Amino acid sequence: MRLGELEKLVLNYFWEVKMADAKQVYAYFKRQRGGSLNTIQSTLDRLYRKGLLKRHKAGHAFLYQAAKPRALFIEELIKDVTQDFIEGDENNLLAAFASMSKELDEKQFEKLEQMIKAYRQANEEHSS
Amino acid sequence: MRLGELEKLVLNYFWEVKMADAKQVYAYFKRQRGGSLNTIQSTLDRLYRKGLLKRHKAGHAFLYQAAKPRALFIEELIKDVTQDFIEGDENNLLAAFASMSKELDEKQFEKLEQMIKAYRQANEEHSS
DNA sequence: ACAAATACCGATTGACTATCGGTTTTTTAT
DNA sequence: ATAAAAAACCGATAGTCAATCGGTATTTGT
Repeated sequence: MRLGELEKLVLNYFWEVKMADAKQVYAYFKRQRGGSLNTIQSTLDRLYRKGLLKRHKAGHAFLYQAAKPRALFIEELIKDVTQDFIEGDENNLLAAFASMSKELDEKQFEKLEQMIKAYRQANEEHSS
Repeated sequence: MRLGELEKLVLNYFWEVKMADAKQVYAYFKRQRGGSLNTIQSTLDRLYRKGLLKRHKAGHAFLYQAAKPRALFIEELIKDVTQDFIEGDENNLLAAFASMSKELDEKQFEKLEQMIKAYRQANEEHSS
């Protein structure tokens, strides 16, 4: 799934501003990049059709909002872009992680270990 | 950086087959998807210009090879696709981890912890 | 120097984002 | 209920980029 520049900006906007109609989005982007209301509208519609925004009629206008939390979106994005290069075993994912870890510092390692702990507990399968 | 279907296939090919010229690549893809030698050549050239393949003249033809190991490439891919949605630095990696952790099992968690341990030791700064 | 192999150039097609004018539909106020 | 206003919807255009391949220019080995 390809995302254009404006689409990315608008998505980020909706993780800040939980809910807005086209006019509000337009008001926000008008100063920082110009463009017309129609451009915003068609971008909102495109994001809606891609399943990245939800919407419902409220009064005259559609009210849009992010369809999924940012973290989930990023997760799917990573999976999407990655899947063509990872066959079967997830060890490659681990390898990818390993090569990222060059930039981690001690504090981040600790955070990571805590995450591992948290995931373990969440998925714990008790046999007792 | 956008990658087309054929480009992805060819990249994967070069992580299997360390080195090949256009003709060899063409021979490989001819059965599995048809197309002409020229198509392969221009794809190789595009990947070369994108910095994803290296090449050098050997006899009459260019010999191509992957410019970076797969894990590094995947890492950069993730960073690239992710950066427009992540402000600040550290959250980046944590988000990447979060995206993976759902598919990891206990065995892989252990592997991951070992990796962390290994990196810690490798980068240990002794003050004594 | 010549012939074959290969690289290089250019054109075309197809997808898709950004952009916006114009028309239709919906809503609200009178 | 009707008119005016607001918004959605439609369609067209431009720009980018991958895929494709024919044709031409180079390069190389004999």
